[in-house]
Amino acid sequence: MPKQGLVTKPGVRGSRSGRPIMALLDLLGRRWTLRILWELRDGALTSRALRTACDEASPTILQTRLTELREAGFVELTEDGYGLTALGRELFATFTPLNRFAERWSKR
Amino acid sequence: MPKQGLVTKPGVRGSRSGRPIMALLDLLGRRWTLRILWELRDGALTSRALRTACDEASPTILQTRLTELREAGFVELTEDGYGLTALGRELFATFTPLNRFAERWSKR
DNA sequence: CTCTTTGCTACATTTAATGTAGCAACACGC
DNA sequence: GCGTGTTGCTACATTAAATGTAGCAAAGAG
Repeated sequence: MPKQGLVTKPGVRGSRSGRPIMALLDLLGRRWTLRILWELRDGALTSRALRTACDEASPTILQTRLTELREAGFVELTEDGYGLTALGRELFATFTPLNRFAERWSKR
Repeated sequence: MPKQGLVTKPGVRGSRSGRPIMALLDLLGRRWTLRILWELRDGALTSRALRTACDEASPTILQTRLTELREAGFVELTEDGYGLTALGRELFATFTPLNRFAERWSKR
């Protein structure tokens, strides 16, 4: 039984109230999703290179997340490997300040 | 066996390379974490109210996440219920643009 | 044809989340 | 005092997700 809202897009659980932020938070809140977007920030990576960057995460889950991110339009598979789309880079830019915040947070 | 890095703070898996962003992404990447921060944006909620806001997520996992967020210093329990700390509001502010992005994303 | 790398999948094991129930502590009236 | 309700939180069995290891088919290089 699906929780966390009803299905609004293929593979993306979203809010019943039509709040896209819920669908986005759900997608980003899945394990490795944020990390993948983060690791692709400087350019495309092959699936193997991405796996190495993600601390040897299991290929099963990476493949699952990559498929979700591709369906969401954030990631695409090019001849250089997996890379962020224009939309994906836009998304990444919205939480770029997170890096600076993390530095300050770690010093608390 | 813990993956996704070594333990740097209690309950927060982080990067071995001392990159706090990894610890933060790991924490934020756990189910319901982003959602909880989002639901607390307008003020404190009691545990029950938060549960309702989070679409009746199980109290077990909410409690787990709240404990993690409290240890991380983002959430505190006041007499009004659970609320964001100053640090938590700061964190929230860093991904506020996400809301506008989500709106545009849903119209793609 | 061999060797390597790519994207991707199978599958058994382990871990995390869910759903339901309920407890102890505290406040309200009465 | 006694009930009634709410709060924060926990137990525990069931279900879903992630992990770890292995390996396949396709494409390219030599």
